[in-house]
Amino acid sequence: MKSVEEQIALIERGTVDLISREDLVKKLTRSVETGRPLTIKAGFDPTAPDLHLGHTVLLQKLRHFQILGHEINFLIGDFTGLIGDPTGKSDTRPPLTREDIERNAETYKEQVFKILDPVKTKVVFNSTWLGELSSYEMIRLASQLTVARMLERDDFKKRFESNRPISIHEFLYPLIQGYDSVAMEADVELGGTDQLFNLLMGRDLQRHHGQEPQVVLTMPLLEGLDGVNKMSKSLGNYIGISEPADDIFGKVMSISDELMFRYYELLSDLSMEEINGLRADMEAGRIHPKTIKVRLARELVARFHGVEAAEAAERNFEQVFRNHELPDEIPEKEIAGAGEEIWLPKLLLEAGLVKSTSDGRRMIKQNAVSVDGEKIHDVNANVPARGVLLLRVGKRRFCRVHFTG
RNA sequence: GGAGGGGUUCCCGAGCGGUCAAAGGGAACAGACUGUAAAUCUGUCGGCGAAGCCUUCGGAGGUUCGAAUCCUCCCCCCUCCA
Repeated sequence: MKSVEEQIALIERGTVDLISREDLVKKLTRSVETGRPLTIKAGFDPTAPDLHLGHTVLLQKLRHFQILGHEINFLIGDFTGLIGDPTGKSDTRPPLTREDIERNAETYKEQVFKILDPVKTKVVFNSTWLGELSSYEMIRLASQLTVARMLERDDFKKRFESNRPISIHEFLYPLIQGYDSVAMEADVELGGTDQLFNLLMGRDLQRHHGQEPQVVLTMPLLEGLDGVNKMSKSLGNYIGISEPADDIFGKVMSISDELMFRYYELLSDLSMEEINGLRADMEAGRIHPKTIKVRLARELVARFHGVEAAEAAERNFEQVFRNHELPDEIPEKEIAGAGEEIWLPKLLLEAGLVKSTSDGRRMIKQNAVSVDGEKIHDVNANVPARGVLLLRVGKRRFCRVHFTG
């Protein structure tokens, strides 16, 4: 087991809040002395089965704890999912059905184990203990906190002040999340910065129950591809971990140089020393930024699709974008009705490269279309409808059409 | 329950009888420049084999030579009062 100092260094990497460092030192010291790993808790609402890199920031931190030999408890909030977490939502979120939750939980696990070691990860469901809580115990639990304390939370306060509804059950959410920590006897709980309030609740309740309060650790919300907004599905600036290898590679390559180091810090398995080394080399002109970005893209693709896929994606990328060559794999399309000639915009439409003939005309006007490697500039162009044609629109849309019949 | 303000093309948002396929911004796409960087610049951004035609401005009717714009009914959002 590593020394306390070494462990702290890895744990602190990329974090926003660490409450408190002293508590963590105390717990780690004891752990090193007794050889007993810490119980690490991270809770997930089973609402978002499609994970993107933003979600993996937290998973990456869990992985750090795993590497250090601590016990990861991946808590699936099947019970709390029935309530609906109001965090970050201006309106009350509709509760999920039991079936939704079970299906989502399964999808969650599949994706999460691309990062975490399944053997060393304990998956727990909070319905295990919450389902058995009597209403008497529930109310007693609720007596340990005040409304004023609840209203400290920003989104509650805002809604209260603007006279928007807050259901009573929403107050129970942080309470229940805190109780999870009691039930699990968590030493450390991780969450996004938006979870800070709920995480601190765990400390309060643990004290009430005579336990040593958990260390609270929050991770930042990862910036999306635009480098400005949080990565989120609704903004469309995300990299989904289930996306094809080529797409992940391409998207990583499209981020700015500055953002690239942010991604390194929060997502890469490289140590901070290595990352800072790369940055220094780049600033001194010893290494090209692109090389560093390719390294990152390769690492991330390999994580979700394996090393081979990563190499293939890199090859593809270099071919298409640097050398302006064709990718290894080009979608094929059979088009019935071979004849004399076919109007190019129509052909592009049938090949699925444009969304209408108008769109096709536009692309031609913008010098984006080539047939068998030759640029076409005339929107009225006809091409022979025989044999095989290689169509290209823009830099990245390809199709090889075969005429049949 | 009472009073008022809205719903416009992917999003935000102007337009309030013809000059409107509808300003402006964002996103997106293409081109230039590149490292597919980012940034920047330029252009495109409903459909149709097209200098013309067709379908759009919450829904359904109506007024008018002509409606996103005016009227009627309906649906949905929001604000204030109770």
